[in-house]
Amino acid sequence: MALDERIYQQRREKLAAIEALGQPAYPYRYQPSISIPEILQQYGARPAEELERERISVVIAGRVMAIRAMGKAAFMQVQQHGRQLQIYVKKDAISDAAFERYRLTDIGDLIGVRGYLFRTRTGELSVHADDLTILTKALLPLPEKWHGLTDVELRYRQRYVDLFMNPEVREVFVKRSRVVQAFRRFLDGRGYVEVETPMLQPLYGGATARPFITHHNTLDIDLYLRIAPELYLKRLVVGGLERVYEINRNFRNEGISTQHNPEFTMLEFYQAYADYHDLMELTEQMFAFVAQEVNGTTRASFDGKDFDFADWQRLSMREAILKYWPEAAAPKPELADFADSARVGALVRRFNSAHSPHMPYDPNAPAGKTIADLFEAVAEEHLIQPTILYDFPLAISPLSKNKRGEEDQWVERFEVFIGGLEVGNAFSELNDPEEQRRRFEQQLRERERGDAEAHQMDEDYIRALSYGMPPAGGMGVGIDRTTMLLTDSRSIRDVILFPLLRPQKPATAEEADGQPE
RNA sequence: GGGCGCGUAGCUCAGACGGUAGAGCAUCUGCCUUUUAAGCAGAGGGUCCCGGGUUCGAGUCCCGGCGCGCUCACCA
Repeated sequence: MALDERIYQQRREKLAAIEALGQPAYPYRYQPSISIPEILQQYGARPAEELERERISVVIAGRVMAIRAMGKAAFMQVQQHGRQLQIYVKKDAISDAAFERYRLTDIGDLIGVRGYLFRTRTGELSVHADDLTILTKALLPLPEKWHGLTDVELRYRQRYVDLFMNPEVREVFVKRSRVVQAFRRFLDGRGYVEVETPMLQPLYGGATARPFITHHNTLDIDLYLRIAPELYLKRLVVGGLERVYEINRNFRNEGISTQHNPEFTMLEFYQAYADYHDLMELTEQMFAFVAQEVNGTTRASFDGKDFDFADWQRLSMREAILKYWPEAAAPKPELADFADSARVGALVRRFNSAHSPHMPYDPNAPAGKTIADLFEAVAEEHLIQPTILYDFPLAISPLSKNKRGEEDQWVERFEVFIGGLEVGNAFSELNDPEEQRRRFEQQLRERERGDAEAHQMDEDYIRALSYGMPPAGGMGVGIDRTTMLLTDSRSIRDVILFPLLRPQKPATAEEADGQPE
């Protein structure tokens, strides 16, 4: 018999023994008088004599993480909300039945303990037990007490174990909750209305990505899991919700990496009568606010790199390319070098001749797309300090307004880079329905050219714009990546509770047969 | 998808040259009424990721596959 099966059987037998003592195997409720973190906070500094004098009674509940048994007495570590408190069980101090229940307690069990606070000889704050109840028995053994659960795959697949074995993991997800709360508070305080828009969409849009496809049986239609809520949120702006936001999941059927999970959480918000300059101001305030709310400081460190959420630089895409142009590829480009495909192509060749690895280059791609690629190759990795990177090529921005007063190949769009991660994307929203139609048509031509991620035509969206959308600025913020920055988590999987993993193989070879490989 | 690495007890890990599979924690038994990874004595626990091959003999070598991590590509 395998060990875990044997332990499982042993513990079922203990469960039966508990019932034989007259206690239900799985009690329905328990009423702690105080939480373990509260005890530590309120009494952690109280001296032994004071505790002895006041004899403070508590009722606590939690998971047993360690047992140090000494025959007729024992110490146990009980954990709740990621914090541990020691309890002391002494045969003379509790009923025989309660002592018997202690004897049936295993590491991993959830127990309730009534007792009073005291300090041991070594000064550790502990609960001197008067009574002990097993609330739920753990039928499976816990990971090793010293190293805990470290196998990354097991941690993701069995996050429930990861969470109670690794307090720092718990802390990351508590912070993630505070990140979301902070964004909400920031926007709620400025009069934004939170909404929910469709996840199941007959047309997908609002981003460049390949979608997941699903099917509705009754309507007998294929639907797409949304890649972005953008086009629905702007319909709401048309409808008069002048400040609107959504924090929800997007789904993109693309690669998985330390920065990409197929489902991820995005904040998108739109503000009528604002342009991208207004959003730049808002962005700087918002990230500083969120960092302060979550970590109590705007300073942060990610992957060994320090930066400050309150200290921003603004660079245009073209400036960033000039600024970070490698010496080896001298001379630095001039603004005029971005003017047409031929000159941009020359830049790429100069960069590639001096730099390895080479950036990919498709001479048939629009110049704007190549410029954006050039930016990624030359500058992106240098953007550690919070940076607003503004003015994007029209070719990769089908939903942004043209840059006012400039040549028509640039739009009013910016992205936010922090710690080398792209965490935000914003623009002055295109609200001219006829121009929007031309942009979609251009996208369709890109699609025919082989770009599977190009936008689809969305006639209803154009109709909405035709009723008139006020001038507006809109922005998307990656919640997962923002959480990575604020918790120094290098992989997006460390900030997503259940990241997508390949399902484990069926247990038997029989089941495996007939599964197409 | 490419490259690199990892996969041995419930967990964390050792296993030179190919020669009967190991440790610590956890579990079980005995002792132990203020311990701190409690201690002492003993016991049980294995599909060495899967499938082939080489060999008298494979955890170890070879081939194929699976899973995971890192990285490059793609993307947010």
